[in-house]
Amino acid sequence: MNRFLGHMTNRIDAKGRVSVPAQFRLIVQAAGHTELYALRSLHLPALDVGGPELLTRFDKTLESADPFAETADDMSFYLHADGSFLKMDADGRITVTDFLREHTGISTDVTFAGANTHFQIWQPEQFEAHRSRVRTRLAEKRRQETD
Amino acid sequence: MNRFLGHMTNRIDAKGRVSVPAQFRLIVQAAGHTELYALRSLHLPALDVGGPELLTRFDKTLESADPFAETADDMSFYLHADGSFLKMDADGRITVTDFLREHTGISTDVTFAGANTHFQIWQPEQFEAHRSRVRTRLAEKRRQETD
DNA sequence: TCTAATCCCATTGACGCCCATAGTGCCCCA
DNA sequence: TGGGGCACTATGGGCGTCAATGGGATTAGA
Repeated sequence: MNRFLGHMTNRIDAKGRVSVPAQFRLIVQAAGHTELYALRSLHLPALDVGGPELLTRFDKTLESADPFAETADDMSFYLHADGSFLKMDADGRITVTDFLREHTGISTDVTFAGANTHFQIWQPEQFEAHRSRVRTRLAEKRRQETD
Repeated sequence: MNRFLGHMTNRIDAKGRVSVPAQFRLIVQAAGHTELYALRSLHLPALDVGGPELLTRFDKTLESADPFAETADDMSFYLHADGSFLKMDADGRITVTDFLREHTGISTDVTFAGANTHFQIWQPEQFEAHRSRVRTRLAEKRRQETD
């Protein structure tokens, strides 16, 4: 199964490293990568992460999708300046840099959340909060529709 | 027979495993799958479960939705981050993870309930309670209509 | 030279894979 | 028609493998 799915929380060790869940790691490695590309989400305190090909994919998505994007330069700046590569070591761990911590609020634990074609990195409580907000919104919407 | 029908309760063993009812298992295996896709129901303390094609089906409806709507993001998050694959072992058992327990309240026994195109996983007492609530509601409705 | 990143190895606990057994229903044959 | 045996399900458990984590040693960079 080659989709990023489900979520799990791992601990950051004394050296600031955290294991990428094997499930997710395998998908990236199967594509022949040992690096991850991480991008700060625009709307959420989370990072969108995937293999390096994610960069080009996001490039395309933004071009075609966002009617308010001002220029190609802006998009390129966003993708490159607000993104970062994360090297995985031999054991499949990444070091949690300030780049990650600042945007997410991560301190001691990291939640990895699947998003089909890529995955996200969250501070566990933030993830939980977002999860329940999403559930509430969807339940509400459903209730309106069935009325 | 390719519909999920009826309900039955199985015990969780010391290693946290539970047999998926053969009836249900056969349907999934006939479609060539050894994995299940589970999703936490929005309005019930139960999980909706089916073969991986269940996710594919949901994904398709997502694709056709408006990509700018917040609902699309919410749905994607709900389907992928709040969903999970459950691996069946050679004997057709799944391990009951915290992912299942938290949402359903399952501890020692699991009730599997058919729902036509998929099935549900319940904590037995919750299932029973829900069942009688549904019966009451239906009876009530019928009474109103015949008045 | 000192700090930080990288490589390598150890531990432990969980999970997958395998086989065993008891209970039950079904079929077939006497 | 009734009994024996076959087939299969649910359940229990042994054991090896692997993932997550911790930490020492070595290298690179400031």
